[in-house]
Amino acid sequence: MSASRTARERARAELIREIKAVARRQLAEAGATGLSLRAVARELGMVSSAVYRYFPSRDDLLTALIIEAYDDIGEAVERTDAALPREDLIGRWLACCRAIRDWALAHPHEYALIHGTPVPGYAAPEETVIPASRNGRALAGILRDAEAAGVLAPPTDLPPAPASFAEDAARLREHIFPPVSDDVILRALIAWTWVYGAVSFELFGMYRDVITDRAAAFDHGVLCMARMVGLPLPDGERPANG
Amino acid sequence: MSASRTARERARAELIREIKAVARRQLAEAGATGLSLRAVARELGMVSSAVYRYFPSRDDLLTALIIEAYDDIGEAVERTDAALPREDLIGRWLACCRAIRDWALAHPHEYALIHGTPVPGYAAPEETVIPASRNGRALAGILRDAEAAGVLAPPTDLPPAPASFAEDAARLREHIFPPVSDDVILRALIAWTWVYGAVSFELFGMYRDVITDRAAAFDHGVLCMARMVGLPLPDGERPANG
DNA sequence: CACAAACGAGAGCAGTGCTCTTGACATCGG
DNA sequence: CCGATGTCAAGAGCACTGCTCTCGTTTGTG
Repeated sequence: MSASRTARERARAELIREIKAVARRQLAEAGATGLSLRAVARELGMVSSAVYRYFPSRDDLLTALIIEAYDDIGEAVERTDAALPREDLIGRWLACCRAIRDWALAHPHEYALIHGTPVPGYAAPEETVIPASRNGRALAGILRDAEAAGVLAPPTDLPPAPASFAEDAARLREHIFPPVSDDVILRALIAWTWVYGAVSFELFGMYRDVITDRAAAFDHGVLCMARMVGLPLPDGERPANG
Repeated sequence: MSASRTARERARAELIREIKAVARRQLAEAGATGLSLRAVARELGMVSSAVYRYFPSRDDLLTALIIEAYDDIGEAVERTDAALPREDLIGRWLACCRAIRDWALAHPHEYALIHGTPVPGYAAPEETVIPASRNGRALAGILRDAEAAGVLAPPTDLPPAPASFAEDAARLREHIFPPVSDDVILRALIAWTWVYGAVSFELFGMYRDVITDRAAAFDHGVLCMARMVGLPLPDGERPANG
C-alpha cells in the first residue's frame, strides 16, 4: 500500500510532491494568478508539457494546493486545540481562533486562495468541501465539551434564531454540534463567520488607519463571540457585575 | 469647467466612459482576472494599443473600476439609509446591512474585487482607502443618532475593549463615531467586520450545506450585532425577559 | 521477448499585457 | 492661412501564458 511497488510509481509520486512543493512556493510568492505551470516546469528543469502528465490542467494543480492549504490550517488548529487541557474551554477557543489568524498571517496567499475570491472561471470542486469544515468542527468540539460540562450559559438578551433555521440546526446537531439549542448553533456559525471575516479584513488591509493593535482587537472580538455562544469568560475579562 | 472645451477633450472623456462601461460588463461576466484589455478594445472596435492612451495599464483600469464599485455600494447603502425615518434606528441598521448584502449578491465579481483577494501583484492604491470607509460611516451615523436620542444601551456582560485600542478609539471618535465609549466603537467595528464576513462567506460558498435560508440568518446576525453595540431591538425580535 | 502504457521533449496554437513606430488628424500660434 | 505641435488609432512585435499534439524513448508486464 504505502510502499509503492514499481520504481515508476515511486518516481511519479515523488515528482508530484516536487511539483506541488515548487508550486506552493511560487504561490506563496506571487499569489494564485501568478502561479504558472510553465514556471514550475522550468524550475524543475523539465518542459511544460511534461507537467501535464501529472496535473491535467492548471486548475487541478491549484485544487491540489487548495486541499493542502485546508489540511494545513486544519491541522494547525487541531494541534493547537489538542495541546491544551480539555477543561480550559475559553483558552482553547481563543487559541484555536488565534491559530487561524496566525496561520493566515503566515500564509497570506494560501489563505486568500481558500477564503478569498475564487479564481476566474474556477469553481471549487467537491473535494474542497469536506476539508473546509475542519476548523468549524474544532470550534464545535469546544462547544460540545462545554455542553457536557454543563457550563454553557448563552445570554438571553439576543434575538431568537429564525424558524427557517430549524432544519439546518437539526442536521448540524446530528453531525458536528452538541445537542444545544438552535440559537446556540446559529450563534456559533455567527462566531465562525466573524473569525474569518476579521482575518480577511486584517489581511486585505481594511483595518489600515482603523485598528493599530490588531492582535488585541482580534482577541477581544473572539471573546465577545465566545460570550455570545455562552462560553464562560476568563476572570480577567469578565466585566464587573454586582 | 464641466463643459469640456475642445471637441477632443469631450471625445476623450466619452471614450474613457465607454471603456469603463465595457470593462465593467466584462468584469461582471468573467471576473477580475478575466478582464482583458484586448477584449475590451475588440468590443469597442479599436486596437488594443489605443486603449493604453486612456489607461496606462491594465491595473489602472482595474483601479478605476474598483473606485466605481466602492462608490456604487456606498451610494446604495446611503440611499437606503436616507429613505428611512431617522428615528427608526434598528430599521435603518438592518436595511443598510441588507443593502450591502443585496449589492454584493447582485454584483458578485465587483464585490470580490473590493473585498476579496487582491489581484496578483496588485496593491490597493491610496485612492481606494477613502471610498472604502463610506459604508462604515453610514453605520456610524446610525450610532450617532442613537446616542443623540439617548437610546444606546450596550450590554454590560461583554469583555472590555483592550487598552491598546484607546488611541484608535479617540481618533475614530473625532472623525466618524459619536462620543461613545471605546467599547461601543470597537463593537461597532466588530459588527462591521461581521457583516462583510457573512457576505463573503455566503458569496464564496462557505454556507453551502450549512445554512439554507441565508437571508434570514443574515438578518439574525445583523440583529445580534445591533444588540451588541447597544441599539434597541424591534419588539418582535426582543426576547421574552421578565 | 514483445507489447502496451507511461514518459520527456519539442513544436505549435491562441491568447495575454505591453512597447514602439508609423502615419493621419486636430489644435493652436504666428 | 499655414506650418508646428501634440494627440490619436493602427499595426507589428516581444515575452509570456495554458494547453494540445506528435514524436521517439523508457519502463513494466503478460
